[in-house]
Amino acid sequence: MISKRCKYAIKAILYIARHQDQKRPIFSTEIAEKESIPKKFLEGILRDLRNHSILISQRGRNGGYTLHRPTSEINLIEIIRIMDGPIALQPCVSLKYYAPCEECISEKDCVIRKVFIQVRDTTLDIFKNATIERLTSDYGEGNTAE
Amino acid sequence: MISKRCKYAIKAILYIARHQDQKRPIFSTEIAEKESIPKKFLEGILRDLRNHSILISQRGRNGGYTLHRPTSEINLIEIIRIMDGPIALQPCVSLKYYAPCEECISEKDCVIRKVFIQVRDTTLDIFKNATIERLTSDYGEGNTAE
DNA sequence: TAATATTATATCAAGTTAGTAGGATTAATA
DNA sequence: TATTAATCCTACTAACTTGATATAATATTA
Ligand code: FES
Ligand code: FES
Repeated sequence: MISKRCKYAIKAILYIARHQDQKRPIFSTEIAEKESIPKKFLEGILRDLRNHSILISQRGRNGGYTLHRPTSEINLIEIIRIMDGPIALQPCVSLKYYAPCEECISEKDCVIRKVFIQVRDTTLDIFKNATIERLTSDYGEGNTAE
Repeated sequence: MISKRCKYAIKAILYIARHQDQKRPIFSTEIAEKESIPKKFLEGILRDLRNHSILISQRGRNGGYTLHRPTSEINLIEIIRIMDGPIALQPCVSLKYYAPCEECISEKDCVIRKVFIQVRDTTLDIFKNATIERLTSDYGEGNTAE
């Protein structure tokens, strides 16, 4: 399961993306209220996203948050990895957080590893295409034809 | 990530499957030693699998565990669901453990839900084909052609 | 300089995970 | 029938994770 922290992050980024045309930073207070996210909890999340170059923060009076990159260059893979860590279901098949499986003797002979590699690849493929741009464009609504 | 409990379950079932030709129940002690699983911890897992009709247990002196069904009728979906619960990454897209998303107002208008449905479907498809029969048959080794 | 925003650190309750302990129950066999 | 050897059951624990809250410091600007 995706954590609430991660889901809040996605919703916050989507909110900022939808309101970035206003050419001003968005307050954490505004996001917290509109998206029903506990304010202090959200602040930590936004700081984390800034530390990973997803957001830019502006301190002081008229401060707030803006996107660090175009919406087409932020996807769900990156957000999930920042907030929840590995997407893979086994340590040994994680690309960004690899660790050997303690319970398995040999990766080469492991019969279940192949299955988890398949799951990882299809999952990453879907999340890679899920950019903030596509998520906000309503493009996915129904099929293209008909 | 898949829990250790779940991984132990998979390994235990695979072990029983590989040794079931001996026409005798397999002891938990044997599985624990050969697969390096803490014995008492394993006992709880095996009991759980029995309660969910994956294994049959025989009590008393020459007791032990056997598979409740042919290996072709046990797949990773079922095992993971028993041990770890939902496979889906959001409550609202889980088939067996559905719950509404607290953070989302409307499932219909939720832009990220569609993505998680895709992930769920491809993941379930892969795990459904990962039966104990196929995992033990070395069939997945390399490609069929070439 | 006052107001308002982010930043930072510490803390906390509840839940989950991975295991351990100790014994009760059941069944074969000597 | 007593012993042995297996599963079964309940309770407990330490460490970690999750979802938050509290308090105060720092930066910007009107
Ligand atoms: S080596 Fe990672 S699942 Fe076996
Ligand atoms: S309704 Fe479940 S992800 Fe939005």
